Order: sequence, then structure tokens, then C-alpha cells
Amino acid sequence: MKSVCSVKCINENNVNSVRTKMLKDSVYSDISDIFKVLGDKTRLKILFALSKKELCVCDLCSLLNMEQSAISHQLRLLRNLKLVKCRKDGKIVYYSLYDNHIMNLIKMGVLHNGE
Amino acid sequence: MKSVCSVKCINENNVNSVRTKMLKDSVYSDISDIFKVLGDKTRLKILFALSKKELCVCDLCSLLNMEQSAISHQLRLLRNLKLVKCRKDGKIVYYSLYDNHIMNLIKMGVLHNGE
DNA sequence: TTTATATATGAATAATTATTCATGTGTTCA
DNA sequence: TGAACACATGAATAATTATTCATATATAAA
Repeated sequence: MKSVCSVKCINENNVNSVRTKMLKDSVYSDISDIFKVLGDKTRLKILFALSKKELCVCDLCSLLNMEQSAISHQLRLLRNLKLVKCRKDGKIVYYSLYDNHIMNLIKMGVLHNGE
Repeated sequence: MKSVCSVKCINENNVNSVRTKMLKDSVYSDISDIFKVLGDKTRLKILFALSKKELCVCDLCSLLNMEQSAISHQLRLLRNLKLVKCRKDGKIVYYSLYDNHIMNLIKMGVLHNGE
């Protein structure tokens, strides 16, 4: 990391004051990870759809008009993050939201958008 | 786009029911774009820092320990999205939040994380 | 009016992430 | 038991995005 800033250009007081107020670095990682999940059209659609009704992989493919593999990969990601859960019924796997938690965030996004 | 799903695997009723409830495609794009902005550690830190105090580019470099160019590029992005604004004072450019709007979303992210 | 400095920016590169392709697993049904 | 199907998954590829590098612009100060 190169030093790009001579000391005199900085409002040291302000920087120090803000620095004490910053959160732990890992917090920003964690939070940006949450937002990253929602920062993808496909995943947003999946979550939104599942908030309406439990659906199987095939339903989602049909609804979003996407390849099964692409959907499955995204579902795995969402599963790992405990945003969705699944239950097996024979060879069909039904997905639903893990809980309603994430929908609050999405709704906030809709709100933010609608202004 | 290849058809991956034979019709019989689909719960057609469910899919149709959900389909009528889906939002316009562009809405998902818009919303995911908002979340995408917040899905980056650097930008989150910048926004968080600016929510505490107006800071110049150099301050931000120092605070985040990052190259000026990287910071400037991100600031341009945030400016274009009207999330931050700037004012010039001589050769120094001070950035601040455009409004508090975006902080609501970030706070929701913090909340979501803290559970 | 030359020199230094703060910032901006286009282009190149690096890093990350979504999607596809090929194939595997498990279940149903003939 | 084997053929068809729903889904999962590793690896390859495509697409996107962050960062760096080189350099430009604008202002201030000498």
C-alpha cells in the first residue's frame, strides 16, 4: 500500500474523531455480505417468489425462465446463508423462506426505490 | 434459453399464482442495484464514515488506508447514484451524504446482522 | 509563472461472481 | 431392474466489478 497523502492535506481531527466511531472491520464485511446476496436480480426474484409460496426448483426455473443449474446454484448459496430451507418430497425438492427476516430488508429496498 | 423442465414437473397453479404477484422485471433490477452498492465493504465504510462527518477524499484515504484513486472511483459511483454530494473548497473536495435515506437501509443491515 | 498538491479519470489488470456444461445422485415408475 | 426424471454439483467459461497505473485538471503557493 503506497502512501498517497501528505499529512498536511488531512483534517486530522475529523479523521480521528470518525475513526473512533467506525465499527469493527469484520462488521462491514458481514453487512456487505448480506447486501451482496440481495444485490443480484435472480436471487431477489427467488426470495420474492418464495415469500409468496413454497416452490420446487422446477417451478422456479419456469417462473424465472432460467436453467435449472443456475437456479440450483443460487439456491445452494441461499441455503448456506440460511435464507431458504428445503424439504424433499420424493424426487421433488420444495424450497421456502427460512424465515421472514430477509423480507424486511427487501421491503426496505423496495421502499428506498419507490421514492 | 433451453427448456429444462417438462411441463408435468411443475405445480402450474402455484407458479401462475406467484407469477401474477411478481413485480415488474425492472423493479428487481433497480432494487438489486441499490443493494449492490451496499454490497461492497469499501463503499459501506465510506458511507458510514460520511454519516459521521463531512470528509475530503484524502481524509477517506487515510481513514480507510486505501489508494486515492480507488476511493475517487467509488466516490464517483456514489455521486452518480446521488448517495453522496461534494463541495469544493480550493483544491480540496469535501464529501458528505446526499441525505440520510441510505443510512436507514444500512442500519437495517446492521440490525439483520446483529441477530 | 513555475511547482506542488488534491482530486478525477480512462484504460489495463486483477479479482470476484454468475452461468453453463457435463455429469452424478437419488427416486419413481414401467 | 432399467429408464426417466428432479435436482445437485464440480469445473469451465462468461460477465461483471474493484483496484491500480498512468496521466490529466484545477488550484494554491512559492
